[in-house]
Parts: sequence; structure tokens; C-alpha cells
Amino acid sequence: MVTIKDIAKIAGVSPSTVSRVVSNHPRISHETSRKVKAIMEELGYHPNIMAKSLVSKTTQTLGILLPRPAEELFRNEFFGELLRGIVTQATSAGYDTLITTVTKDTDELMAISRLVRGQRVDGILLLSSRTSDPIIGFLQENKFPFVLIGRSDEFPDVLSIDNNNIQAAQDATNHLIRQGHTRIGFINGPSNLVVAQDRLEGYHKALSDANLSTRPEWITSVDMIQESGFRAMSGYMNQPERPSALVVFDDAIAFGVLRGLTELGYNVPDDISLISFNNNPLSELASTPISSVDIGIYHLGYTASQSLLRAAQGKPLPENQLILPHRLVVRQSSINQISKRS
Amino acid sequence: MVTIKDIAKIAGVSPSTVSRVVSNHPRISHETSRKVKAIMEELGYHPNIMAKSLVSKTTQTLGILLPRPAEELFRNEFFGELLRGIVTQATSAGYDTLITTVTKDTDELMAISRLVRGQRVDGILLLSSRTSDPIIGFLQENKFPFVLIGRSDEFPDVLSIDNNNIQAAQDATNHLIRQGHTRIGFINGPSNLVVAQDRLEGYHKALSDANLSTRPEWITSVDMIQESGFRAMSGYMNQPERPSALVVFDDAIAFGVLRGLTELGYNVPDDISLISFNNNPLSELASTPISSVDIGIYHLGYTASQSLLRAAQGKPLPENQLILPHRLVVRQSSINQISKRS
DNA sequence: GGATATAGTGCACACGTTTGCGCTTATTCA
DNA sequence: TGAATAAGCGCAAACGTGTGCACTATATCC
Repeated sequence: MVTIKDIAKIAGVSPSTVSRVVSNHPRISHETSRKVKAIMEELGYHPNIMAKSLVSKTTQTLGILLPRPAEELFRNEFFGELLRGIVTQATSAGYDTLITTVTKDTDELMAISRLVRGQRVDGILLLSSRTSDPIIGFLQENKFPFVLIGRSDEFPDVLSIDNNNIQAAQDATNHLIRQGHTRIGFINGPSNLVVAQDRLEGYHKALSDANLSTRPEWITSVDMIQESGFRAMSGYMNQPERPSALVVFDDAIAFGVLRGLTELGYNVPDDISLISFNNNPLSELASTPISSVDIGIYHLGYTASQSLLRAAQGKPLPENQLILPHRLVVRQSSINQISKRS
Repeated sequence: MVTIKDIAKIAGVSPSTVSRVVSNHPRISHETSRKVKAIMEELGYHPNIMAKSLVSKTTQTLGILLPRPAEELFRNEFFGELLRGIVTQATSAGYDTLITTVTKDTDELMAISRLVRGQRVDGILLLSSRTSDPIIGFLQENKFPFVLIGRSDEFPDVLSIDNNNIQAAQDATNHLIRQGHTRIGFINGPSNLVVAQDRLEGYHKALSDANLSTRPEWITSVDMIQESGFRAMSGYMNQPERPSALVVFDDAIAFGVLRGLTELGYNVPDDISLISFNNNPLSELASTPISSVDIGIYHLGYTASQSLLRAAQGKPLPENQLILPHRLVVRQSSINQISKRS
């Protein structure tokens, strides 16, 4: 490998000078700079990032923990899209992204600690979907730069990027109400996710604002596995007074719900309306195109990376909690062409 | 940050000894090892990987280039699943995964060169879906360890992990033939992808083995965007002698095709059968569950990472080109309950 | 024309780790 | 019992880069 010394020797200057050339130090003559740069180009020199980091204490790298497969939330395109946003932004700022994972959930803290203590990354992106997270505490104690994608009740002040999921669910529910529905159910995801709690809260809020009531039987929670949504339907529809519309936690579940309903002989949206979240690209291609709240996953990742870089470089942030906009994408599954229901 | 020297000072030994303790050097007394390890534990010591890499010339890191957004192939769960496989394996071997990307396709070589020349990673995973790739040449010249996920006509000898896509397409087509179909069409993906070419070849092979013929109009190629599959259908079905079954390049396209057909009044599978590839989790939840060839994406990533680590550590590989099995998942979209067609 | 500022460069040390070699002390062997 | 061997550890150099300080040569000032 060609080092700074090799360049120095050929150019007839000291290694220090070469180092200053690469970092565009002002006190280097134009002449020298040109000569050195030419030689670097010719020899295909690239600085050894390890050596650089060792002295500069900065790695030009962002860290992120890949969620465990167990979290079915990430079996769909969610994580890929998020990552695209993160990496795209990071790259454009000259940073790379380091991914690691764990085999046991209990090892998560260890993995993070390794990155932090080993000075492997300049900052960490946290996908803290769960309600309680020891990692946040650890990072705060160590004053290590990090950004939370999501929200934490336990630590409300940390840097975070999120949608207003309460509002989003409220909007979705209101949309159904405007369509004339009065009996609206909610099919939620895993209840230990903050986002699941938020969406449920938004649902309740919208109902009470409209003076509508709900029932415990109308609210159910399924795993993120698609079939669950499907299975959930058979019992659900046997209720004496069943909902005429459903808010569903995620498109993947909605797919299962839609299929389950169809199989049971119900028509969407004539018999029952549907609206969901995350706007999976396939949602518009479902047998009945599924209405969905687009939360801008890519943008979420992009913004998170941007904030983290600012924080890692010690730059001030306009505000600590960024809320990104969501967008209601209304499709056939929630458009009630026939008549208003009572 | 606590360094090896801090530990040494407290333990009353030399830094060398501490270093040997962490690497389990045989010539360290049990007593010393225990004492040093206790102190490391207490102070939360983690080795600085930059310093370590600097002398050991190894980074314990794998590199991968995130495909550009332009490659719609990766808008679905594909990349996420692949990454999960890669990172899981890498982590279990003590490696992390570094992701980088580019803003222009022409920068890809530069990005790779930066990783290689800057000694940022020990090996590189290539998602070379395209037919020609200058990166492969570069890595070969520099004798840098890398593994290709996919196949290269240009460089057939490089380390690679792939399915037998020709055989997979053959299997899919044969399945339709066994169902009694004689007019079988093919909806392909972007034609500059090796995998698209392979699947088309397998399709042709199966037909000619069964003495069946096809027509140019039966074969069409769409982008990976789902609507394309949808749009493609309107013209397609107006052919005088149209196929009674379709092989589709990817589930996302199949979703569009399925929806297009339904909208045009055709029933799947009664009027036209469908089989596709990649076995997207949502495929079984389509209005008509879509038959698909499962290519084991996670396993692909896992195996690729495994091979790369072997290569990076100079260990011999049993064979250079690994072919992973695929699996036909037959669902309703290709089961012909009514009658055989002529 | 001497003092002072300024541009341009080199020296030497630092970053945290690994590792070959050499030094002690204890053990084994004939 | 003396020599050879082995166990356990420290010294010092090295990895490639950044940077404070010092040094020289030139330009500027009064």
C-alpha cells in the first residue's frame, strides 16, 4: 500500500507537507501542492483511515444496530428504505455507515458499548421502537452522540426524529369518520412498541373528539406476521355489533386483514373500510388498493443521519425533537361509494 | 477513554502484558490474566479498533455497496433480507459490516477504491446484478478479497454465490407445463441484469424441452416498478392468441400483473395462471395467493458473508462458485382446478 | 539597512496497539 | 551441581497520520 511517506519521498518533501496537502492547509505553496497532488493521483494514494482516526479521534463513520429478525416489523421494506435514507445522507457528507447486530437481545448493550468504547463510530443511530431501552441511558451517561429514530417516554429530551404518530392515527381515523363511519375498530401491532401505543392513542383521540365510542372487542393486537391479520379476522367478524371500518397498524397486516375479509365473503370497502400505515409500495396493488398513511421512511432515515452528523460534529441543532410530516394516501379501501352508515 | 496503558498501570504490569492478555497469549500466567481481566471489566475497557487495525492490517469489517435507488430491484424487501443474512453471519464471526453508497453510478469504482486503498475493510461483497462491472476487474487486479452475490459472465472464475436461476426458471415453467399449459408468456425485469437473462434462458429451455413454442409478443420486459406490470397487461391481453399462463420475474411485478388482469376482468388462475420469483412475504396474501420460487435471500447473504470471511482470512474454499438451492412454492395462482387447456 | 512579520517547510512526538527479542527466575535433566 | 530449557514478563520499535514548534528565506516596515 502506498503511504504518505512514499509520496513524500518521491516528491522530495517531508511527510508533514504531504499531510498538509491532503488537508488543504493554507500555508502550503501552490507549486508544492500541485506536484504532490499529481504524484498522489498517479500512485492512487488514499489515506489510511485507521491511522487517521487514531490521531484525529474521529472515524467518519455512523453506527447502527440491525434489529433482530425477531422484530417482524423489519421483515418488510421498512428497514431497507430507512437505511437507504441514512446511508445516502451519510455518504454525501463523507461518512460511511457501520452495521452490527446481536444474536441475543441482551447483547445489544454490549454491542453498542463495543462501538462506543472501541471508538469505532462517531455517532449512533438508534431504532428504539421499544418502550424501555437501557442503551439510551448508556449513551447519555457516556455523552456519546446519538439520535433516536422514534420516541422515548423514558428519555423525552434526547435527540430524536419521528412522525407524529398520534396525529397520524387521528388523521386516519378522522378520515374514516368523515366517510360516515361510527363503528371503527383498530388492529394494532405489538403493544410494546411506542409507535403502536401512539397510534392507538390517536385513534382514541379522534373518536372522543367526534363523540364516538369504541369497544374493547373492536381493538385487537396482532404480531407483525401477515397471517396474524388474516387469522384475526374470523373471530373478529362474528361480533354482534362489529365495526364498519378498521384502522390497521401496518400495511403488511392490512394485507392479511384484506385477504381474510375477502375469504369470509366481505367486500372492502362496501362491507368494511380499511386504512393502514407506512404505505408499502404494494398497497396500491392489492385487490382493493389500500389507503395508507405515508410516513416518509426514506426521509426519516435521511433526516436522522443529518441530525446525527450535526451532533457528532458539535454543531448546534435548531431543535432536539424533529417531527416529520405524514401524508394520507386515500385509496379505494376507504372510499365509501355506496351510502353512509349509521 | 480507557486504554491499554491505563489498565497496565493499575495492574502493575506492562502494556505488552495487557495486550497479550486480551489476545489470550499462552505465555501469560493464570494469575496475571485473571487480575488484568478483572480490571478491564471494572473499567469497561474495549480495545481501540483503529489502533489495532493500524498494526494488524486487518479491520474486522466487511464492506458492501448499497445499490443506487435507481435500481428499483431493491425497493422491496430484497436488500433488507440479504443484509440481515450478511450482517448476522458477519457478527457471529466478530465482523462488522460497512455500508457505503454513491450518488452517481460512475462513482462506484471510486467508492470501492477508497475502501480498498484506505484499508477500511477486509473484504467486499458485490451485488453485481449487471452484466458488466469494472469493479470486479479492479478488485481482481488488486488481489482484494471479494465475493459476488450473483454471477458474472465476464469473470466466471471469481468467488460467487448464486442460485441456479436458469434451473429455477425452468422449474417454474415446467410447473406450468405440468398444469397443462402450452402457451406460456414471460414478463421479465430489466434486461441488463444477469438474473433476468438467466431466468429468460431457463424459460426458453423448459419450453423447448417440452417441444412448446413461444412468440416474441409473449415475452415482454418491464422495469421493477409495480405499476409497469399493471400497465403492461392491457396491451398484452389483446393479442389474438394470448398465453394461458405467465412466468413473472419478481413478485412485485406479479402483484401489478395480477391486479391488472383482475381489473380487465380476467380471473387468476382460471383464465390465466401466474408464477413468479423471490417469494415476497406478501405474495401469499394477494387476492389470489401467488406461486413463487423462493430463492432463500437471507441464506444467500449469510453464505456470501461466510465465504468472504474465509477468503479474507486466507482459508481455502471448497469451491469458488456456490449455488444455493431454490424452492418452488406453489399457491393458488398456478393451480388449475378447472380443466386442461389446449 | 536593521528589525520585524510572514510564507513555507521539516522535526519530532503523539495516537493505542502488536510483537520480536531479550532479560530474569524457576524448573528439568544428566 | 552445573547446564540447558522453559515460563513469564518488559523494552522498544513499528503501523500511517496529524500537528505544535522551530527553523529558514523572503518580504515589509520605519
